[in-house]
This record gives sequence, C-alpha cells and structure tokens, in this order.
Amino acid sequence: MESRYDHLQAEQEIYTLWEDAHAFAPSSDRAGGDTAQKSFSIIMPPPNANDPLHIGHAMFVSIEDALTRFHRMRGDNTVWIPGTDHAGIETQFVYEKKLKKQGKSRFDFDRQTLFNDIMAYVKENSDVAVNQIKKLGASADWSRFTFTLDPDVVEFVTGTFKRLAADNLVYRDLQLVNFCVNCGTSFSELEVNHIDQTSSLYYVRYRMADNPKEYITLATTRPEPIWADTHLAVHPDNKKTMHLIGKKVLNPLTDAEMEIIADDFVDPEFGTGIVKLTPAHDFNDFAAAKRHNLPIIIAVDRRGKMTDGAGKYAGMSSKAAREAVVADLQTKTSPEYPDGLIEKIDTNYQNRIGTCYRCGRVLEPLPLPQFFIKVNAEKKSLTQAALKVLDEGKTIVHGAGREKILRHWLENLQDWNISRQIVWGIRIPVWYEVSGHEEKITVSFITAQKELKQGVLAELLKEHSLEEIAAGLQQLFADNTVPYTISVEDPSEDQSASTNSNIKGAKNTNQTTKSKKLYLPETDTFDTWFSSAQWPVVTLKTNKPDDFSRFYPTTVMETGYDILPFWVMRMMIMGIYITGQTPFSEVYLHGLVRDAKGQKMSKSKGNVINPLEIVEKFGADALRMALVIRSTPGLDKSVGDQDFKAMRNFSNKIWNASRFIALQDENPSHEVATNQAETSELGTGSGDAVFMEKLATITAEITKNMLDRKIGLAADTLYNEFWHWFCDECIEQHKQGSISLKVLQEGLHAFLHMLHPFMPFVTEKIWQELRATDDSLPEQLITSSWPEA
RNA sequence: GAUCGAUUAGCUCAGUUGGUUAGAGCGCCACAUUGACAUUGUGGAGGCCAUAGGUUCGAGUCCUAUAUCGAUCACCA
Repeated sequence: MESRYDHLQAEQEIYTLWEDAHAFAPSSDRAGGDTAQKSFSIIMPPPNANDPLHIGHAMFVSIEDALTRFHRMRGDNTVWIPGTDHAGIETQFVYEKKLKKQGKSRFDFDRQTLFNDIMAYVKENSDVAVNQIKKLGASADWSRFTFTLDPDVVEFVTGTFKRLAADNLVYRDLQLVNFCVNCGTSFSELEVNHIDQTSSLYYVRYRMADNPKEYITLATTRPEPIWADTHLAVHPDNKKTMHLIGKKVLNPLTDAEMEIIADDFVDPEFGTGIVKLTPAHDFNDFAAAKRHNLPIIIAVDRRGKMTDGAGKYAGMSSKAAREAVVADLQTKTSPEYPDGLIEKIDTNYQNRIGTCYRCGRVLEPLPLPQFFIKVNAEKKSLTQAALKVLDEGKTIVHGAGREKILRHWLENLQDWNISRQIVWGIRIPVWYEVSGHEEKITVSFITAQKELKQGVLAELLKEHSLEEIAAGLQQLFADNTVPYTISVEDPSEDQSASTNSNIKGAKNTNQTTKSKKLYLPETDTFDTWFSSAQWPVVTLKTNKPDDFSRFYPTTVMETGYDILPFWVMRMMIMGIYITGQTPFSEVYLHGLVRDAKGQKMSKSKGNVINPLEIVEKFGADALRMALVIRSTPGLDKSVGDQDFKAMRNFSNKIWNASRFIALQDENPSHEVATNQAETSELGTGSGDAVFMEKLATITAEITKNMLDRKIGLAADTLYNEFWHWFCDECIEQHKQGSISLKVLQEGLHAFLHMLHPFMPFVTEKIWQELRATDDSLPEQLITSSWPEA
C-alpha cells in the first residue's frame, strides 16, 4: 500500500468494480435471492434531466447512499431507484432562452415540432446528471433508471388522470389562476412567489349617478382595468357606508352606471371602506362576483395587454395603460373636483405581490378554464387521507418540526391547478368537440407555409381546413362550455387498434389524420408535479414485475425541505389515492447547503460550490462525509473547503491506519510483534477484552443511530471513535504491546464496514488491498455483512 | 398577524430516553517528529449552553414567558 491514498485513481476503479459485480441490484434480483427478507427501498428525487450537478444533489446522494449501503450490508433486500425529471417549465424556459439567442421564439413552432426539438435537446444532455451522480459513488440501481417522459410513465400518468376524472376528482372550470405573461403559462398557488414591494395606492373619485357633483372615494393599486369594472362593494354592517348599498355611481372612465353591493369580504377599516370589483383580475373580487353573479369582464389578456374593450387603451401594457388612465382621470375635472378624479396618490404603499418563481415578473390573475384536482372532496378527501396516514404514524417525518408544516399545508390546500400552457410535458389527454363550438375555440397554428395564424376557429376555418389547423396546432383555448372527451387519441378516429399502443413519449400527440376531424386536442400539459407526485408508484410499477409488491410502500423518501409542499405532500396525496397506502414510511428532509459562513449560496455572491471540483480535489468520500457529518434533518448545513480538507485528511487517516495494520501482518519480525499480547488468544488479554467491549458498544451505538436516522451523529461518532480512540489510543497501545494484532484487525474490519456507507471508495479500496493477502475475506465490502454488536 | 425553527468555544455546528469534569472541525498557542499517517503526534488556551422564571435529587436537554435571527403562510382594494 502506498503511503498516501490516491482518490483520483481509486474512485474510478472501485465504481467499475461494483458495477461489474452488479452490487447495486437488490438481493432478490440475484440468483437465489431470498424474496422473503425485509426490504429497504428509496426512490431518488429525480434531478432535472439536463441540469448539471449542484451541491444539493451531492447532499441527497450522500444521505441516501449512506442509508442504502447501510441497509444493504444489514442484509435487507435493498434498492435505490434513480431517474431524471423532464422538469416542464424549467426546461422549456432554458430552451426558450436558447431559441432567443438564435433569434427565434416558441411562437415559431407548432407544438409537436417544439416538443420534439426540446426532447432532442434534453436527450443530448441527460447523461450529464447521471454520470455526475455516479462520480459521487451512488450505489443506485441503474438498471431501473426511469425518465419522467418514458412511454410507460406517460401511460401511467395519463391513466391516473382518467381515473381521477372517473371518480369526479378532476374537473375543468373557469377559475382565476396566476398567469405569467412572460412564461405564457398559469401556475398553482404553491408556485407563486409573494414578495414585498412598494407601490402606489391611487385614491379615485366615483361620482354619484343621481348627482355627479357628489362623489365617494376609494383606493386601488390597479387603476388600469377600471373601464371594465361594473360594481363597487362595501361591508353590509359598516355604518359609515351602509347607506351606499344599492346606490349607483358613474364609472370614472366610461361614465357607465355601477351599482354598489354589499359583501362581508370588504374590510371596513381599510382605506375608505369601499372597494371596486374587478372580478377578472383579483381573487377576492372573482369570488365575490361568483357569489353575486356579476359579469366577469377580461381587461388584460394573456400577453399582458389591455383587451379590445379598453377602447383607446387597447393593446397597451398594464404599465402604460396605468399611466394613461391616471393621466386621463386627473384631467377629468369639474368645479367640484378641480384636480380631477384622482384625489391623491400614496406612492409609498407597502404591499405583497405574486411573482413568477421562474422569471420573477409580476403574475397576472386571469380567468382561464383549467383542469383542477379536487383535493378535499367530501367523500374522497385526498388531503384528509394524507393527514390520516400522519396521524396513524404510517408516515413519520424526520426534520425539525416540519411535520407540522406539512399538516398545515394539508389542512389548507386548495384545489390543484394541473394545467400548464407549455409544450414540454405530458399532454393532458383531452379532446374538444369542434362542431357547433367553432366560435368558442381560439387557436394558434403554423400553416403549411410556416406562417403563424391565430384567432377564433370559426374565422380561421374560412381559409384553412381543420386538418391544416390540427397539423400545425400551437395552442388552443376552448371556452368552459365546450364539451370534451378524455382520451389520449383522437376520439373521432377508429379505435380498433389496441388502446394504448400509440402512446410513445415524444409522439403521443397531434397525430395528423385522414378522416374528417370532429375534435381538436387540448394543448396544455400537466404540471410537472402531477407526474412527480406519482413517482414512487410509477417507478415501481414500470420496472421489474415484482417491484411494486416488494418495495411499496418505500422505506424512506429523502429530499430537501424546500420541496415539502410541492413534492412530498403531493406524493402522499397521489400515492394514497392510487394505491390506498402511503408511498413511504419515513420522510427524511435535509436542509439547504450553505457556505462556510452560513450564507446561502448564489451565483451573484460567487460562493457556489461545484461538487465535481471537490470530488476532483479532495475525493468523493471527503465531500460526502463533510456534507453528512453532524448534519441534522430539517436544518441547514454549512460547509467550506476547510471541511472538505478535514475529511480528506480523515480518509487518509483511515488509509494509513489500515496500512499500518496490514504491515504488521506482513511483517511479523517487526519489533512490536514481539510483545506479550501477541501470543494470547483473540480477545482474552485484558487490553483485548476492554477493546472488544468498547468496540461492541460503538457498533451498537452506530447501528442504533443509523436505524434512528441520526446519520449525522453516526458519522460524527465514527470520526471520533476511529481517529481518537482506535488510532490514537488502540494502535499506540498495540505498539506498547497491550493490545494484540488480532483484535486490532477485528476492530479495523468493523470500522471499515461502518465507515463504508459514508466513505465508500476509500473503505472498499482498503478492503481490496486487505483481501489481496487474505482471501478468506468477503469479496467486496459493499455486499458484506454489517458487524454484529 | 399566524405558524414553525434556531440561539452552545473566535467561526461553522454536534450533543441520542434529563445523569459525572459540555464535544468536533476550522482557527489560535507551545512542543515533538526519520518506521502507519506532516493530509501527523502530544499538550494547551477558549463556553454563566440567548435572558428570566418553573418542574426535578439533578436541566444544554422538559415547561412558560421575553428578546434576537431565520423560514413559511395569510394578508385589505
């Protein structure tokens, strides 16, 4: 053995050794595997398919691999299933940036072409993440690798949608949703980023209809859609304003009459106690409008421009329209209000506003017909079922009080908008009936001459055939009233062929047809989380035939606490819905990885750690150990070069202690071999007995910590006991002659086993070295047995 | 406003069901070192465990309140 451990050389060699031995496969897959044994399973959180590795990936690999290796050594039928995620909006966003550099945009393509292009792009990059995860030493079973757009995954996910629809747990409705005019899609409530900002609060005068010389004043942050407002509201019990109920005022812009209604959502204390209702663009107003059956007039379109009804403001952006509207109101004067209809502007008004988590722009609440999952149906409440699983302890959460946060989410969850107006994803398997509804469907499509056309279908059909439109279809919006059929294939076509034979990932949509079309397809795709939510079920149902019965519910779901509501909660909801059982017995939530000073990592701060550089410089073992040691579920972990260096030194310490012991064995003439203890039987000398007893205590402690998922503590204990007890005390005592070589070897073997889950490369490399002179040892450390306490 | 965390050495953090003199890494000081390891060894300095109460034979650990920091949710035009 060399005097220094060379991680660069060893890591490559050792990983290949494991792969060649199929060491990552569950024992039930191997010949003679006992399927009756206890199983242990982890589903890897699938990284974005074309995302390069970041430190968060290294964190989950370190923890999940430690657990996987521990249970594998314990003799459990162990599997860790890897995969990658198509990451709908993220990936499309990245791809669109790329298009922009080429002077193009998503509007230059029909949806099928764009989908195929993105697929090719992702395929090109998708091996990157996988190979990087391998460099970290992940003992995941790559033969079970799954991609979220694999044909069988798509089939499964669309199947779940059909089942939800059959159970009346999915519906299409016109609802106000958060829409990003830049990204061109709506989001669910979870994806909205609320940020504090300073904005202007405009106090606008509304003239009384019966006497325009009198007016009332109310405050608004959004004057630009005033032209579309038809009603004001006051609180029914507010003494100051109750006399206004039923009265009429004039719209400041259009002079149309507006009625003042009563609704108790109005806060009498805020502003003047009077609020204007803009049902199409405010969540409270939308709800009020539904209660009072008010018209919903859309003032802002999906591009963020004023709609045609805005007259002179039509086509203006919100910001430009706001300035124009305010200017116009200020010039609308009379003797009673010489400064116009704006009483004052508070430019230092603090409020919170919803922004796009992806691009950061202000989201526009828009009424759109979308598909929703009913999460709290009376008879089949998905959220209640998840809460029950928590109550019964069938899923336990490790992570600093985060179970309470999960419960809070489950108790307050709203129906889940799963429609996304993007191409990159699984198309919602729905077709809209065209005949008789041409006026209620708007489409955009690319003509055979590569021209973009958009408009109401009825108009477009005058110049284009439905076949042409279908072939070049880019996006379709159907009114809430248009009937639809849930089906992957065009329901108007002959379906004599076996139903699902054509669902093949990339080409699952928009088949061009020969026969007369009666339907056009939905162009929206599922929220990525809708498929992710089914991940533990999907990965086990689409791989080996017995996987589901063997490994479901999975043992541990390990992921970052930041995606607790997005992913963990939804996996519980969907997993329980599909299978009737929780998808995982335990949730282990790791924290954010921060820099050495405890600062959040960000590109702008320049403190981002690239895990591959650390692997190169200090070794994967050092990186893993630094991330795991003394880490606590649910709390953030800070690391820096000093930590990686310390753990690199530790791996070298392990190497050298092993080397010393190996040298004693090879070299019995060495002076220390002449000591007395050497001649005694294993563990019978007094020093030996103390040693063995302490070793047993440590082993029991580590084992318990691992089972209790206190892996940060287990790693810390191992570090201290190995270095400061085994090396500093025991090896020195051996040199003094009070501990025999035999027990020292025994101790080394135990430590190598226990260190292996954390530092797999150096321990396996040493094992192979030891085995070179002692072939009675098990062939590989990775598949050998965890020491008995 | 509500909820959930955190507060321990100069810095970053562990501390298992309450149980002797509270630990690690990094940093600091002194010394050592040709035979496992300088990616080292030995020794050392450094802590009212945020504050105030309480429970207990005993509290860093359990309870209550306060303060500070952080996260999340709700926010009203």
